[in-house]
Amino acid sequence: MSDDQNKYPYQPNDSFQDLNMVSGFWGSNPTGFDPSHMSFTDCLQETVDYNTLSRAFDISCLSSHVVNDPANDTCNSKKNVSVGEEAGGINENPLTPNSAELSSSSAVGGEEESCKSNEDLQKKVCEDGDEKSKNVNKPKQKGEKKKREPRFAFMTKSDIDNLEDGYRWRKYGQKAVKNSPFPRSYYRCTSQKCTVKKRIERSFQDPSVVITTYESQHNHPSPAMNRGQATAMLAPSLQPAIPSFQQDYILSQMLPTSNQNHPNSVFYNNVNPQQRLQLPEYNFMQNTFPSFVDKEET
DNA sequence: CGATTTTGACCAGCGC
DNA sequence: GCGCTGGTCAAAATCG
Repeated sequence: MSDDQNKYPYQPNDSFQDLNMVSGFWGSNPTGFDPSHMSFTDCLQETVDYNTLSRAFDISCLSSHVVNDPANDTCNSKKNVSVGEEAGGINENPLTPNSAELSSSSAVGGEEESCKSNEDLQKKVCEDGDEKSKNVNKPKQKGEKKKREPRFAFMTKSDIDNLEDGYRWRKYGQKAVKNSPFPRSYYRCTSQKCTVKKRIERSFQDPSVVITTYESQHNHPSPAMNRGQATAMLAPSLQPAIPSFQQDYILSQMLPTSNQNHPNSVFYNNVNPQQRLQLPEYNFMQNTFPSFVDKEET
């Protein structure tokens, strides 16, 4: 990899020609999928594979299990790297259950970035007083590197930068990106105590492609109840755990294919039929994607 | 008038 | 140490 490639993951040589949807991990994952050495086309083929996709959305954690995240230990020694380098593998277990416990630990890791010292903390009126006051009680050890929450990134062909995903976001920053004429926007979930962030940028190589990166997981239901109702009606326990764009995937199986007006239809309608066939069918009765669960249990 | 966006400043991490 | 870059803060502006 060249130096530029290390600094910026999306290179002119990467093929977007056939790209309709790409999803993938920044960081290693249990499936062994590692996009760091792959072209985007390869990523597409790999990530549309359902087992990877389902892990990305934490399908296996739809139950309310509370699991301590072993990555909290392994992550402390990780190198703080750019997105492209992260793909080489940092989190041993980047996808953890959606739970209050996770949320709490997430806040410690995520908010360290904004509360850089005790002095700052005393000066600053933090938005999430409860979460950040915890940081005061748990000052960062000397030499301790800040953790980075598990991330999930995907690309979508869309004219709209900020794709509707059912959650409410507040923009808190925008930065010019090296090697790209398009700025990167930073958003934070507006829900109190929710530490989820997302970044949105356009590919400089193909301006029609929007790159969205989610960090951490929501600890609350999507406020878009009108769109979540169909899912909640059939599988209430899914509501808090599944990103609404995945709900949209579920919804896409319920809705007639002729329904082109669904806000996030771009995610699915832009996937070519062959790739779409690789997507699994959701088992509403069991709240699971059977192929994934079966593979896990065997 | 509260919520949200804009935008320049600031800071941490990293490479040289 | 210095410069570069990504990420965040926070005051001001704008929106509904």
